[in-house]
Amino acid sequence: MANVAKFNREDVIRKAMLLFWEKGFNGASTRDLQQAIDMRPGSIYAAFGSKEKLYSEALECYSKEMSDILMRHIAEQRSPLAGLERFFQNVVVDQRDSNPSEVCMLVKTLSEVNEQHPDLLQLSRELLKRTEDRFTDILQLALKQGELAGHPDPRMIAKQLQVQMIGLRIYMKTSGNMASVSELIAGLFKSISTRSDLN
Amino acid sequence: MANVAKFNREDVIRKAMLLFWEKGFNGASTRDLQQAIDMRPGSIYAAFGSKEKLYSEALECYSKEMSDILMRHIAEQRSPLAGLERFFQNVVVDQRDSNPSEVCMLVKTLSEVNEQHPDLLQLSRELLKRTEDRFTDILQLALKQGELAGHPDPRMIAKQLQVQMIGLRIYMKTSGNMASVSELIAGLFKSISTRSDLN
DNA sequence: TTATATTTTGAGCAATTGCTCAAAATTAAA
DNA sequence: TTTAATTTTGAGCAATTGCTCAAAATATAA
Repeated sequence: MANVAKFNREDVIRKAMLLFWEKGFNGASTRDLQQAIDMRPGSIYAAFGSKEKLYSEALECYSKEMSDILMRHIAEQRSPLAGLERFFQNVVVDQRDSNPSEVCMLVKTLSEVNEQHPDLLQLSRELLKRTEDRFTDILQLALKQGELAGHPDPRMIAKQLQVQMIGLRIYMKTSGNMASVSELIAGLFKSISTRSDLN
Repeated sequence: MANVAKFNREDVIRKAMLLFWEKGFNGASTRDLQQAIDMRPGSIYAAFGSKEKLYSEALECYSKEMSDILMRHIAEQRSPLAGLERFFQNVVVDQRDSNPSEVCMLVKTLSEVNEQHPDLLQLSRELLKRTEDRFTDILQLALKQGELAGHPDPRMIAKQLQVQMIGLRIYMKTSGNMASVSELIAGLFKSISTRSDLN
């Protein structure tokens, strides 16, 4: 008898995620939401409790999708570092028009939300931390394969990549200059790689 | 006749800036604003026209203050690059608690605002571009003084610094780890400098 | 002073906000 | 079927939003 709900929960959360990503937490009204996910207020609040809780689920959905994209690139590319670089190019440059916003949704949340919604702050922090940890794992792999130049510390390079990913996406929105940004990404990976044939 | 206004315009704009920086465009209500600048709605709208226009003036105020801080550090330090590094450390790490938000106000605007407020989007883009140009000028100076390692292109390094400044401030808010972020900044400047005694 | 121009005030409007809840519709169990 | 449990609906509430405007207060000019 459990879960006789008519609506597809995952589907609804994803649609909510796309709206929140585009308009932000304050910018997306509950009416916008109702239209986007095609549900009436009563059902929404019965299923999710509050706008904030639905936003939380949307954040996790976003984070999982980004993680899947990262892992797909790692699997498809010939090496961990090449996979990371393709991931950067893909997210920052290629997807720029097809996404609801050029800015990372976790960053948007962190930037918009204050102490009135501590759960959202904490969650976006945690999800960003998870991304950094994933970067670290991949760089550890790259280290083992001798891909990292200099005296490499995977945990420190992961931090650098995190800073770059955040900065590059916003810079992309600022400048709109795809060529420059591609060049910045290429330069970044050249600087941490032993290989000289990158790009 | 002209300008018999009682209130101090600059003072009011600065107070509005601090509020908007903290709460964002949507997050700061007109009542919050009235309280923060101690003016009644009629006066506010007579003097500034709309919430959006006041926000514009607040953005310019923010940008000017940041620019002043940058130039002060350049003047106080022994070299352009040392001044830039002190500016980064100061803004990203030292000021982290005293500011209304850890995130750059221009970035917050760019991240929150959409096409419903095209003027704000364009203005924050322009002000960010101005910062990049200022970085370029300083790096040009550093180049002349032989401070830049490798085959330096000031315009490209300025873009890198812009990306880093944006990313680092948000990363600071994410991690709260001042030591790591300081290390990241030190590493960044070490990588573009010819000197080995940085920090 | 008196008259005129300017500025400030704040009650309050129309629209929008997040959300509730009784009633209707639908489903599952007997 | 009938009955009971569950889900969906949408009118609408109380609070808040950005903003207006006539009236009051204040400043300047004559």
